[in-house]
Amino acid sequence: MTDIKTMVNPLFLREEELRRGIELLFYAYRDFTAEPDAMLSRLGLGRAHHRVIYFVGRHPEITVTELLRILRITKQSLSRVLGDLVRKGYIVQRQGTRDRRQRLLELTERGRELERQLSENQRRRIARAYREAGAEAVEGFRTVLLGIMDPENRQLLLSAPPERTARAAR
Amino acid sequence: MTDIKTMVNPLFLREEELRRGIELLFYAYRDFTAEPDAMLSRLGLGRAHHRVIYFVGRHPEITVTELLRILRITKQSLSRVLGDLVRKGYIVQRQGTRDRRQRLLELTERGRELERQLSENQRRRIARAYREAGAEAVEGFRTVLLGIMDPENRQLLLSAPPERTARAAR
DNA sequence: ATAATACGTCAGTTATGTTGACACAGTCAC
DNA sequence: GTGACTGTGTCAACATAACTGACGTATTAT
Repeated sequence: MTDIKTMVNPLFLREEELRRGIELLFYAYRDFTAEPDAMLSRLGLGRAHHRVIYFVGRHPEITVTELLRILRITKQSLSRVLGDLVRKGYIVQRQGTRDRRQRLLELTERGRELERQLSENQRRRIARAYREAGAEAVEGFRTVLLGIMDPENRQLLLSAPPERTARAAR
Repeated sequence: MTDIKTMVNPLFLREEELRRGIELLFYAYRDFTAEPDAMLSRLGLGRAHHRVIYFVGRHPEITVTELLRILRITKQSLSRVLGDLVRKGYIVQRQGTRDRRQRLLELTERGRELERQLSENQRRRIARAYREAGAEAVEGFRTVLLGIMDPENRQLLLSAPPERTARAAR
């Protein structure tokens, strides 16, 4: 019988490697969201508001349905958060012209300013990480994260320019 | 005056690049947690339970304080979740020998089985992404995620073997 | 002996999500 | 044009996972 202690076990190494990946994602995400969360709570807002502000800023004229598809929450959940943001003057809605049932969402100047402040820390983090890691590592980072996503969502991020991305999801 | 339309703006490209990073993290995390969440809800558990099960499995004999430091939640929040898991027989606590105030946490056989099931999908995702991306990309992925984390948390993941990691955090 | 730590618990609150039901306006297919 | 479907909003009730603040007990450290 082989001595189990001295045996190199590729399955174990593989498992350890995958677990490190799981943890890395957890810790990075935890630290990535901590600062914006703290800023938001001072304004009486939460992470959910940040997500809406972010994606409306990213996809101007996005519709409610498109936003729901990105966030993967119910319209009732979105409604509360979106209502807060409209009431506080961060977002405006106007009727769609192509389809008048749609409400096209856009940041106000005030909304853009908040978005800038909230994402600044996150952009700084990523910028620092990219700079320290180098271009090749950045490419690997992107490739692996895309690989972790559901396959059907990948194209949207790869090809389409950001303003059209959400729309193309239909 | 320079024609703004034909000018290549490195600041804009940089911003676009960073935003892609932010989104990639959001989408990957969203898809990464979706399946375990669905499994958990069938058992009357939530993502918070998964995190506890995961880290207790990862760091056997972890103490409550150490777990709190990883999760970054209050002990009152942890208490409810941990209580559920103990009551349902997924986790056992015993008194520490070195310090009898401590409660050392460990998965039961049942807990290990649940952990395995929950993380299976996540490990498969990461394994697939790693395989498709290649070793170099994996290295880049890890480097960038470490760079995104708060600097003071990096060592813990780099050097220490997993069972000691949490303990060393003190 | 006193202070600090590890853990637990009670009570109340907030943020963010869920289901289900219903309404209305506008678009599409026939 | 009528009927079906779609986009949006809203009401109500509920679940989960976090929070703050206060207090208690056992144990360890100074």
